[in-house]
Amino acid sequence: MSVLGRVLPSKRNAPITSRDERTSLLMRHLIHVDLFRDLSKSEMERLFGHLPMYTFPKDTLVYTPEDASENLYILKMGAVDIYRLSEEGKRLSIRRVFMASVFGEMGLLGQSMHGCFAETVAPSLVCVMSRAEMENLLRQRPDVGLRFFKVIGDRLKSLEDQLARLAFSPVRARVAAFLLTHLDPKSQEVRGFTHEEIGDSIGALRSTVTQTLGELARVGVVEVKHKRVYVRNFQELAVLVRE
Amino acid sequence: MSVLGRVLPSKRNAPITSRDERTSLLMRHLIHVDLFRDLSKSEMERLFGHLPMYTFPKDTLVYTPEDASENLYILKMGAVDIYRLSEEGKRLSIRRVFMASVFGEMGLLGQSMHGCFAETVAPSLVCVMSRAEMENLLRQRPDVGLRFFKVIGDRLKSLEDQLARLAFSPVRARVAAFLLTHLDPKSQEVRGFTHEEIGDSIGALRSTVTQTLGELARVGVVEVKHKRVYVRNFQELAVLVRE
DNA sequence: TCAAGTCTGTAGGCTAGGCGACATGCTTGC
DNA sequence: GCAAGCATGTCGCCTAGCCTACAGACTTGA
Repeated sequence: MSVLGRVLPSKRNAPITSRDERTSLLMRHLIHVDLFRDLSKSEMERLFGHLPMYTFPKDTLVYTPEDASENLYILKMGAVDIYRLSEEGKRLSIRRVFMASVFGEMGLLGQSMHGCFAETVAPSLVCVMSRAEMENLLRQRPDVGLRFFKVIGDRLKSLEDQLARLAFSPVRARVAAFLLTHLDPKSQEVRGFTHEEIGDSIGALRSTVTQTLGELARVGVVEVKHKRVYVRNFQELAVLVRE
Repeated sequence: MSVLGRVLPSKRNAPITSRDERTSLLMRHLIHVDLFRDLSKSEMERLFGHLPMYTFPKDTLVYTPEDASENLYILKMGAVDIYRLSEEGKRLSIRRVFMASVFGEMGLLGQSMHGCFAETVAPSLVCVMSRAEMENLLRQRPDVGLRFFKVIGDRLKSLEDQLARLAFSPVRARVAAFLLTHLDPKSQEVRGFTHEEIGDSIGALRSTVTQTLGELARVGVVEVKHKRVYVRNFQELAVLVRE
């Protein structure tokens, strides 16, 4: 837990624990964590009431590969990017975690963080559960375990999809897939990602992403704004994915 | 379960169930399945004694993506390749499962087979457990669940490794990594893979793999024989992986 | 032991996309 | 409202590795 809140070079100062903030209001967030759906409100109170909670500013490391922590992190608010760095420092984003979801499950599975960094991409509120506590919960409540299997199953599926696309599909298809999976159904747009971040997450160069988005825009499939992509032709995009 | 034992085009005939073969000898295989380490012999007898068991010849499909089966397959003997096919029919091997291991866990996790084929690469003996049975076991024995988490954790780690290498590393490094992870420590060799299979599993063309192995051989790092690669310089190979 | 089938070696053309470089456009904090 | 700092657009070069194609080597079954 030593690196909790480690600050990135040239970033603002570290977060602070806020144990007193643990009000029913914050508790309410847990209700939306699918993993704990089977638990009653009072059970949650009992299980999570005492857990340490941390607030992190944007662009702060929550854990690093060196971090041997075996924790489960429950993201109550904000967003976190899980990524690896190559030898030469290139980034590969494995996934982005949003509120009411968990991360760091690898620690729980006895895998350490196996090369992954977790970094906030927005101010975040994180609850930390130790491996021992989680194991305990899983022993008492196997139904929570079954939900957990579902969560990890999703990760597996998503990873296999990414792997297959990286192996088979050209950048254009990978960009299309990225847009579809990160599309906000209400606003019909993809927000919060720079071209560089898209590139990091599909294994492509920033300039190539810009180029590709430009092409898609020229064909009328999308409209590109600053840090924002509006999807105009859902159908065609779905076709491009299969390329 | 309808496709169990579906035969590949131009392959030998389908496998047959052999319910009577369920002797203590075959039961003995289960002891080596790490997943069930916590179960006593008598518990295994009770839990698995009645499970259907199938023998498959080489090159036979155990399941396909269309197969909606939600089973856990316990590989008692033989070897199975788990792979996907791209739109154009190119193969990507996700992993190879050997005896005393399980596959098809995605079905259990409620993911269907999400695009994966499972095909024997050697005559195999497979035991099938339904999702309901496995769920039941997990509810009764949370410790088995914890072992299962470990198994799935390994899958996650391996997939992330593969993803990162595919994104960052050139073919040479991926070949090196493949050799190291499939190296038989005793014989110092990698057996049972054609160059094509290696290519399918690292996302490269067969001829490129041959070419690369040739280079490695020229430098004295490996020695290439028919369907067999002897590793001569373990050290150097480990260095090449990090490229 | 031979023949068919599979696996391996090798070579040339070709292109997606990496890489670097620079210019312009947002946007945010002071 | 300005300036610094990101984010985006665009260009040209260049190489890894795809693709095709063919020839030689090994292995296996009849």
